[in-house]
Amino acid sequence: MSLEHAILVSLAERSASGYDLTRRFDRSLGFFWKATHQQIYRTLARMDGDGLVASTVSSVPGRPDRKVYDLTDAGRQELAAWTRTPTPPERPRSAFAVKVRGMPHGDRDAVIEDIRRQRAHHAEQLAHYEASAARDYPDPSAVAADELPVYLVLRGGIRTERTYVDWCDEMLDHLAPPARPTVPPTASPDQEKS
Amino acid sequence: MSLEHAILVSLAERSASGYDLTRRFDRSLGFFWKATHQQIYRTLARMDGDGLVASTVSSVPGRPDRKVYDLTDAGRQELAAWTRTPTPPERPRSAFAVKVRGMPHGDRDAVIEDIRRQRAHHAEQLAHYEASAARDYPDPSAVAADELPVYLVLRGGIRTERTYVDWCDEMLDHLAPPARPTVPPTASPDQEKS
DNA sequence: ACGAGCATGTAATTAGTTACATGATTCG
DNA sequence: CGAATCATGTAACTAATTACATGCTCGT
Repeated sequence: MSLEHAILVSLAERSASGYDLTRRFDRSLGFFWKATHQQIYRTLARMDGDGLVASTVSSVPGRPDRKVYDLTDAGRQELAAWTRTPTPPERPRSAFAVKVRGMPHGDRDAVIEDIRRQRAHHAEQLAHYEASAARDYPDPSAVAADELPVYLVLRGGIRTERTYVDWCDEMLDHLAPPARPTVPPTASPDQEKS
Repeated sequence: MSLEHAILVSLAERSASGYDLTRRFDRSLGFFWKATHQQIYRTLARMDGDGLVASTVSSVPGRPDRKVYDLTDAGRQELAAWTRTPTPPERPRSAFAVKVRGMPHGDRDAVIEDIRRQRAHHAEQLAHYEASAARDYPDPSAVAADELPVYLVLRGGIRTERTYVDWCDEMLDHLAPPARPTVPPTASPDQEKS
């Protein structure tokens, strides 16, 4: 039930409507926890019922009404209590790794193509994170104490994406070594062990 | 519905009972896709109904009966077709990153403690992967072609775990520098192997 | 005789995804 | 006027988790 805690963290940083949260889960927070708007509205409604959050309707004339949520004291307590519980080990779910392993039983070229696509995706994500870091933290040795957690999580994102890109490159080196497209030396599609 | 495909990959490598699969999902395959036995039995039953797998009961006297599953032709086709579809971008689910970000609104020391725990967990996992690699692939430049995918996925695991450990160290450097005597962060993954 | 491990399942609950649905405002 | 974005939801379905349940065998 961790979406609940992700919402608590986000609301603790700043109050928001369901719509605001949806956009946050598409950006910074969403790099580490994805959620769709349906999930968010439903969970928010339950949390309201449980007294963890409270909403006030903000009616700005000439705009649709917004239900703006805030943490209640119970919500703040729940969040603090959660930080005191050990994080359970994450259960990996990498369809990509499974697919690479399934390569011998499927379409080799298609999987290589998929690795290229995956590499491109993570390279893009990495570039995005690094741009954020350069913009928001030009001097990493002088990050303000209250911004440290956000900075450190961003650092985690950078490290993770870089690792992914490097891994893809390693795989491509093994599976599709830089071949000269014009003149292949020998027409042997099979790899040989040395 | 990717557990289905993980099962197809595993059965393509070697036929197995539900129990066998459960153990595989606790070991090698499970490093990239976790599943409990309930999930596996249920999914296996559905796949049987869909004609992707077929079972034969193996009765060894003096042992409980086993339902041993194999891929059918339809299963092999489905697996091959799956390798031809692009892997959708993975949606991150890192409760740990969310908790780090929630640090300012919770118990700082408890979160630092959690980072240490997380570091220990991933260091252990890393050591395990590196031992496997050293045992099974003593000469990485001479990995047999048919073992390449398994090797490359293991490499991904090693890279991922090392990154995690390094990230934890970076966080601890920022959050609790005096508490740690100088421990080599990355440098030598000393392998105390037999 | 008893506990550990083998082997297979059902049931109930919770979480997540996909599809459907509505209405208002702003910009071109 | 039509498309895009803001803003909020319901309903149906699929997947995942947790708890419960059974019976066999092997070693001590």
